Amino acid sequence: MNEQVDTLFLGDSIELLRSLPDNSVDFVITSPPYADNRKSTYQGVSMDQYVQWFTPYTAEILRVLKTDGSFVLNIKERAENGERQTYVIELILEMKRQGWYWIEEYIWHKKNCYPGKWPNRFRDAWERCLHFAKAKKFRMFQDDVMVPVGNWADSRLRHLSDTDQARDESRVGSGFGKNVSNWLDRDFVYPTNVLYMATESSNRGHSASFPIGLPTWFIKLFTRPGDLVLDPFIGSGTTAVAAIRLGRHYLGAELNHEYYQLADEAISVAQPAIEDLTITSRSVVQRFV
Amino acid sequence: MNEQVDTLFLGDSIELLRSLPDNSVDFVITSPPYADNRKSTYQGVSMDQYVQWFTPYTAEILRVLKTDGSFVLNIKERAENGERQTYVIELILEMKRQGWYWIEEYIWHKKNCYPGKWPNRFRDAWERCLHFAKAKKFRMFQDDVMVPVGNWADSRLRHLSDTDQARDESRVGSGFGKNVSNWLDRDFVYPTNVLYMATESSNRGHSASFPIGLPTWFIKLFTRPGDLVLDPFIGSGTTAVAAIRLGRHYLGAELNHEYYQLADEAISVAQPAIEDLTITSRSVVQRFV
DNA sequence: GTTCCGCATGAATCGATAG
DNA sequence: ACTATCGATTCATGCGGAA
Repeated sequence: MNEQVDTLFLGDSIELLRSLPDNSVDFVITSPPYADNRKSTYQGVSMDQYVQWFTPYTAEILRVLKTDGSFVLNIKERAENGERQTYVIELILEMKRQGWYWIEEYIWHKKNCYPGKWPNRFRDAWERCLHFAKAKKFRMFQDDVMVPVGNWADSRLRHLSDTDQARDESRVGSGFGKNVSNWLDRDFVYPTNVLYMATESSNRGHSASFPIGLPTWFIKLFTRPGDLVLDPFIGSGTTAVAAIRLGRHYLGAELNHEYYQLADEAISVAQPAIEDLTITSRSVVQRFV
Repeated sequence: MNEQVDTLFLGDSIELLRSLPDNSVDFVITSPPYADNRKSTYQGVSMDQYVQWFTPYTAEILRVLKTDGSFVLNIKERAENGERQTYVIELILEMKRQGWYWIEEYIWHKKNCYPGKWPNRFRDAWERCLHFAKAKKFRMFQDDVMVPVGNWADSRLRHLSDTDQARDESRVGSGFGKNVSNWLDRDFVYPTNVLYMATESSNRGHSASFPIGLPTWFIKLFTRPGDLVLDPFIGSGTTAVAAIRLGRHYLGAELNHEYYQLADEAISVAQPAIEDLTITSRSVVQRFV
């Protein structure tokens, strides 16, 4: 294990990446700064230069990733001047030219997305979680992200009124109520490639780009305890906290000093969890009129 | 209105399209045959030729579509040999070169997709609904697809304890306590770009393209009664039935004789609905442990 | 100590206005 | 014509003060 492990790097992650040996990282997950026209934005990168800006990072990630490792990229293209931009799909094509395999596209279906109304589109409630790998054979621990449910929720909740449903949900969702025991003896099933979870709290100063449930889910899916997880754009430290809680090592980089400090604080109070409870892919159902 | 309206065409839709005048169709929605390597499949087109095969159709659709019309393309790339294929995103880029505007990517999140798994991926629970337009100004009737306020039940009732809820309910007698009355005037909200609806059970072994709720939703969003809706790969007639029920005119083409007859039968029994019932974008949620 | 309600706040986008 | 800035719009969520 590299001695740099479990540290935050303040600066451009390209430097951190170049300092790492080949095939040394088990898993990479990140949510890079999204393309933006406003120059003043945090690490804002203009849309027409996005692929060109980002591919040096993906080239280094490809080098440092272990042969059986995975890279999950959380990203979503902006709508600008009435059109959805194309830099993300162009990035996929370019990364394949670099040698990446585009294994899958998971969808993060956002429970609470940004409000607003426009004449030509609705609120954007989803983001891409692109799964790339260095080889077609990669490590994937599907049993570790199984979800309780399916038939139980379907058949049971179908007969509940809305209030009953809400009440039941609150019991389960709010944590660790006694209802959890009801779930434990139910069958667990494999999830789908759609993850349904809320964005994270907005009141705490800086908000994380993705909710901690997102890196948690993928870390469980693609690594084992003791593995090394890298996030080259770690922001407020969400990925590192998820890794710590799951007993994995982390490595992160952050260019912005303010975010670096936030991440540092978040990491300093993070503890491995005895048992982690993660929001995972969805299953229960709403029928409207 | 063209005299061909409200008819099915048996044959390659490129012929039907070429017979139509410029700017004569209000809305096009289709789910074309997916790329497939197996020759025996219904209209199977091999993946490496998919863009080349499909763009002549999109060129004609661009021509016959009215200037303020829309085109919704329901499609999902297959995973083949361990990788997600790229022909769909290449198609987007090519259609933009043809002159299309890529307005938005809606996600059809499949409701009753039973969990399953392969060694390297989970069950695919979503498909793309790509929204293209001929101009940046197009007709869109957002109020016609508003949904019951999604989460009022779980957002406010969530925090009520069982006893309090019982007390409130008994006090008012029916429905929810008056403390919820604030929310009663917010009955409907605008949906998001994620449509959460069930797949339809395909009988007789025919691959059902999309559930009728899908074209129904988009037809309501992009057309008015009396408008003309075109589906160049109409399959078992779902788009036509949706159009009829909504009081729109239809025009469809189908190459396969068996499907043509299925569509013909379905259309013959379809009636305009007094009030249509549509499954719309999702709202209630289940959280797991 | 609980429960309830007001309020601020988001990885947003568009159109209008100003330079 | 093209860029930069600002206001309007909208809704799920969590926090904190009040009951």
